Amino acid sequence: MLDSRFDPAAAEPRLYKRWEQEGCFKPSMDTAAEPYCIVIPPPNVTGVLHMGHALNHTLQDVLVRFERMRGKNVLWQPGTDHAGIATQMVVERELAKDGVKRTDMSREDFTEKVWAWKEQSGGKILDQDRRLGSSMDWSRTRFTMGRNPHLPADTPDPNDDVAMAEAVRNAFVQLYNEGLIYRDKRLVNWDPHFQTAISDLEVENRDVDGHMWHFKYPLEGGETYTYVEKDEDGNVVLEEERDWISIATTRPETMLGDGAVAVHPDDERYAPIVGKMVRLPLANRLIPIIADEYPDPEFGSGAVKITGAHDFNDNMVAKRHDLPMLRLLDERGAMTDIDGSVPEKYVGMDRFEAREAIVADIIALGLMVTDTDEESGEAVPRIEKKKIMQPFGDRSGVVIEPMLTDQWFVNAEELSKEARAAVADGRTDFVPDNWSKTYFNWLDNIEPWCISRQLWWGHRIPAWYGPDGRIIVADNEKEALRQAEMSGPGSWRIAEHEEAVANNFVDKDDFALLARDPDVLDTWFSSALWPFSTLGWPNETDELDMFYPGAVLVTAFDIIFFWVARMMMMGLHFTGQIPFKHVYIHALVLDEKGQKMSKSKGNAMDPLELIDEYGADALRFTMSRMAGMGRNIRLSKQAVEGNRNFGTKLWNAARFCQMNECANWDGELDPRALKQPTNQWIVSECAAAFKEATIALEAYRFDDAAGAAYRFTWNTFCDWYLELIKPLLNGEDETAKGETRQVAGWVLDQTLKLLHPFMPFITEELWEALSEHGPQRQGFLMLQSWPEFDEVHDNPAATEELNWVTELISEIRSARADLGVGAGTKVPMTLVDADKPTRDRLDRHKGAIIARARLETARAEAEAPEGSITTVVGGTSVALRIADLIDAGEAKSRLDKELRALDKELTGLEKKLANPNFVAKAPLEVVEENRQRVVDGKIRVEKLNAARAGLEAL
RNA sequence: GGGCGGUUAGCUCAGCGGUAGAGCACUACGUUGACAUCGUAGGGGUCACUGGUUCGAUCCCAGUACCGCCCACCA
Repeated sequence: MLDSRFDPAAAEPRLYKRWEQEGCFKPSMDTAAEPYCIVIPPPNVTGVLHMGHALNHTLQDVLVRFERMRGKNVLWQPGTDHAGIATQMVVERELAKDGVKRTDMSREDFTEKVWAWKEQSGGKILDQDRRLGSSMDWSRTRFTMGRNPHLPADTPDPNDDVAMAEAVRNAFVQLYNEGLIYRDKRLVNWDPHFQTAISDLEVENRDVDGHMWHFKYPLEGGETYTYVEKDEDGNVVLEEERDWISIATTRPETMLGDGAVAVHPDDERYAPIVGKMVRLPLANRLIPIIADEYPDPEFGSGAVKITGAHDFNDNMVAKRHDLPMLRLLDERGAMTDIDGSVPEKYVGMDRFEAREAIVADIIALGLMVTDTDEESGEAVPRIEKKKIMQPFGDRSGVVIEPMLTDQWFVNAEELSKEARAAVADGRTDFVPDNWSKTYFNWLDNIEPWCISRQLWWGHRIPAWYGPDGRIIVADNEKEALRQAEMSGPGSWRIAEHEEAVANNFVDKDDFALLARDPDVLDTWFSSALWPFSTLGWPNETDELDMFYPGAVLVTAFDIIFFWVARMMMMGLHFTGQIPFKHVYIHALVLDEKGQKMSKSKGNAMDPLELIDEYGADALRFTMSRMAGMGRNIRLSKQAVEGNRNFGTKLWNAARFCQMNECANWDGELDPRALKQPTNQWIVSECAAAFKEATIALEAYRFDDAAGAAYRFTWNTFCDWYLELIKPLLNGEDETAKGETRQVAGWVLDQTLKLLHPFMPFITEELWEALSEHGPQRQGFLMLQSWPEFDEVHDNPAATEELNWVTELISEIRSARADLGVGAGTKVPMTLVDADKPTRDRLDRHKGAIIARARLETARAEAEAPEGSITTVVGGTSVALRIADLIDAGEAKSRLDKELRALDKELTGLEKKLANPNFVAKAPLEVVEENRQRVVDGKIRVEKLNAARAGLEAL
């Protein structure tokens, strides 16, 4: 006998272990079954399971379990991402606890530490996934960095059976040889904290409080001009002789690198001085005033200082006008005189320190534009407070500097063409479809992708430099040397010291040998290869053959650019095929107040805590039911609790079946052989629920699928069916009893299957617990087949009949409650003037109706007994003789209330039907439906009036 | 500045050209042997606003307001 409740804490780990041990999660490599593959978005190896993962993994597991039951050969590919910056940060923090800095150690030593950390503390999330019930094939777990090089050669590495690192090198070399990867000196986003370039996507623009300073740049040679400012109507509002030009800046410290002052060519104010020179204060250089379309005459003074090396806009202007691009900052964001433009006093100052110093010096020189203070009449420097957009590193949180450096780039524009086409022509589609707009929008404006990072943790770029400036890209050192020798004079050796390498900040003349590029690749470069690198690419493996392309990618919208688009690019480029057929974009998980969960806000819910408290099934089912097409999910504990209760309901339904010998069925169920309408009906309803859930899952409507399963289980199976069959089970008719037991057992089994993808643990536990009662319950539930239903299971007549029964019972209950007839009071009920089929129905379901509606008697007569009130169910008048049980006045007022409501409804309907346009243009069935409603309503009015008259007579 | 989305019951959200739905919360009644992690019933909504299309609009179209999110180079 089942316990009175399910114990998730005990059952879940036990069941999971058994599934895993029995190899339930592994696909077959030798089958004709249709393959179905989902690759997991690899979580950061540093990560722990948070709500976002819980949702993401739940949805994938629902799909995977569903398709597995449908007979597909399923691979759910797990793994983790090495997460360059994030992991380096974590390990650096660990080291800092012991007072050790990364820079105190060698690169080799540091990466060894990272590997050691990864082996020990990394990848926790994969263990946590087991708690959730994720049915991934753990034997194929991959890591984007591949094998740990610090393991002894004879030690197997779980990630060693495919060459993840080889895939990355291979991809890089191929793209380089095709000209799609190149080295270039460009303005990139520089993170002064991590001292590395980052991609545009890793920059977060935030609105912050800033200032705008107005400087005077003096014209050279004592030149003057008449500055005239007009208002909108062309009236002169200011006219004065000036020997300076006003520029406005939010970043005063960059002025030292100015290459020009730009004004709009149509700006009449500055027309007289275009082409003249100004003497740049503090730097004491001469720079020209140039005309360019970029400055907006309406903004600031209309004149813009151009700092080509430290601003993306200015950089474009500088390129157009061939202006010098002078670097002012070093890799830490401190002033440096690398290009001879920074006076000694500022060298070494941090950028923010330098800002203050420069502003102070400009004020001291009297080169700040001033305004007159209205109260004191004194001149005050013009410093406006202003909201400005400032770029921050999404990992470091420090202000990003645009920096002119040598980096590696991917020609994303070229690769994006096919990626765009594949979605445009439907080879891959987004679900919901509107995300494809976002995707296109980004691809259409794509910039070169900076893939080099000045970090130590990551895939080292397979490029070597010679002292003559040559670049050799090769799969390995040996190959690099071979290429060097083939192409140039002398013999070559690999440089032993990285310090001699050609990097952005090192003089190239230091080259003595062939030196490897010290940089590593952007983490997303290897992630972009994930759908096929995990399957063994570039080798031609059976796995690749069988499981690529994947069926669907399940992810949140925040990584469409980072990851989805790049997988599309790389997948199409390297395999010629799309990496997945569908991209299902799910919501983000928010807290109850609709805020993004984060540790810093303290509103993060821990999925593991919820699992501890309510069980994994409850959490999974909650996630599934809430996974609509919307953009976010607001999760509350209450919701999880409610779904835990649903599990309990299911558990008790099974318990009831077991207690009533309703779990002991075996063999096949032939719906056509059933005699009892109640049984025919539940089979039909069960089939309908499966169809609804199946269609919904095929369309990634997890909420609809889970909802259909929920409603069937609770509202149909438990609330109605199990209640309706109780009289049957207690009755004398052994044939009916036997049939009912069979059907109840069958429906229970189907329910377990239906719910299994969502609630794998409780369903598996019940399946196992009930296995002693039915020989069909062999093996794991998770390996059973998803039932297919056809017309044989549909039974419209039984459905109609049971709808009548349930409606009748509900109607009577409702009337009783309204009239204050307590549940303990049995009431006589009469079907008034019912036809033969209806009388037969009453006979067939008499026991159930009496029991469920708490009746004294249920019979059919020609007329309503005195003291009855009447209601109508399915065209039949139902009279409840309750006059002596209730307050007649109360009953009358209830009837009156109903009559008023009916009257209102009928008036509306008649008005509608009187409209010739409605009758002419509305679909026939709609008109008919309305007519029928009027007819029914009128009959009902009559009966209610009769009942009222009966009450009057009392 | 561009783009996307939202506004429906107290809360969280479905829905969608033809009588407004669910879950939770609330109210009343109920412990009838599967289940109080429960059952039965009930109250509660000008479907943001303004126009338009339509026989008919919560739904389609246009605009307005407010709220989110993403992208963007206004010094």
